[in-house]
Amino acid sequence: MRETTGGTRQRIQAVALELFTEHGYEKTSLREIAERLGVTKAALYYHFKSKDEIVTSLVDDRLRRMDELIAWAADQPPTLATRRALISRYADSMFAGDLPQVMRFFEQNQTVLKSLVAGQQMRNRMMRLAHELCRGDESPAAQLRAALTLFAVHSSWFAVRAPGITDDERKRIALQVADELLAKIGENGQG
Amino acid sequence: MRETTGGTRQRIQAVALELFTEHGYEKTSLREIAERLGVTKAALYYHFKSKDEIVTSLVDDRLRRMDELIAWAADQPPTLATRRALISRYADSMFAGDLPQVMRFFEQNQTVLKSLVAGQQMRNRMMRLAHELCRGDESPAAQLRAALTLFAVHSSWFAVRAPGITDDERKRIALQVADELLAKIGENGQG
DNA sequence: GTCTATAATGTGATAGAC
DNA sequence: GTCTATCACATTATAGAC
Repeated sequence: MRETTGGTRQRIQAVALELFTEHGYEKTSLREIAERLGVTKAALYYHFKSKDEIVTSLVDDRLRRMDELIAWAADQPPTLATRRALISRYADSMFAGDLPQVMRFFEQNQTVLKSLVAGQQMRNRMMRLAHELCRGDESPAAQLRAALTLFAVHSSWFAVRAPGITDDERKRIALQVADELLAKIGENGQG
Repeated sequence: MRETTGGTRQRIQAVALELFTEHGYEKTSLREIAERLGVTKAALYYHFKSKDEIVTSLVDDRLRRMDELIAWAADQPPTLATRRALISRYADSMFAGDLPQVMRFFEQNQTVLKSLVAGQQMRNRMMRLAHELCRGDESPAAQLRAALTLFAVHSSWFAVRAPGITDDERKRIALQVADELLAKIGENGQG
């Protein structure tokens, strides 16, 4: 619709994401990306005006979804049911398409991504999401539990080593553990 | 004892760790480290024979402590009491000296550190530690809970935003949440 | 133990032909 | 839409003076 390219832009994104995730953003050079695609660096610069614009293009769609999610949550009452629905929706969007890999890339390159606008935006959205997850209980323990809930969804991809496990099972387990953590938010007594 | 230097080696380590953590390993140049110390790059090469040897020197002491911890755990019975003692000891060593910063550096630069021996070793120790934390219950949920337990200790440093909170309080909260997660390991019925 | 100087290489990015 | 050629610069690392 908007490009006459035969998917070259998408192929660049796919290869870049793979290399960024595998070797890190800084360590992956444009030459490496171009070589793997069988094109030249100049070809890359036709589609993206800089290296970090590739990251931006990768993250943009994810950012939109997170914004929708945060806006939705802000409109709900701060109850356990809302928190559970929020993490469930988040998991749904995490386990779709290549977004898990985008999140893995983001999580394992946080320091470097601090200097990129796209990285700062992702960071900001994660913090706001965590904030929504413990709305009504700003105690330190609640904040920690909220953060762990998000991490549970992310890490179910690599922390769980089981032969033949399906994506749906990973998601189910992540949500099970997340629900237990969320249930403790709002119980203001500690200990 | 082994160096006649007036702590230059230590000063290099301190500045390198700070910059690696702040900007990332790849993005931090030796020139930058040398400049901040008021010496030249060549001076760095007198103390460390390469850039990644600085990382090695930073991680070595941490690796030793983790090895001790893993060996200790392997000698204990696989009970809840052992798991709790293990995470408590881990937290103690985490909250001492500049080790928290080393762990933060490690966690936020994982992808890049994969290509460094020191990084692979740290990764290996973390996995073994997680394994010890769920020994006797290798179910996916248990694996996830064990990983989250470690992350609870690490993330209590940045996930909890509270004015004037002390290190001891952070540790206490991390262990409280960790204990709850560990208590669910070994209950083989899954809700 | 720290310096100057420099080698050798790789990087992101641009200009302009086709 | 992709190419060749090249720029300007930063990088790790080394050699050798002091």
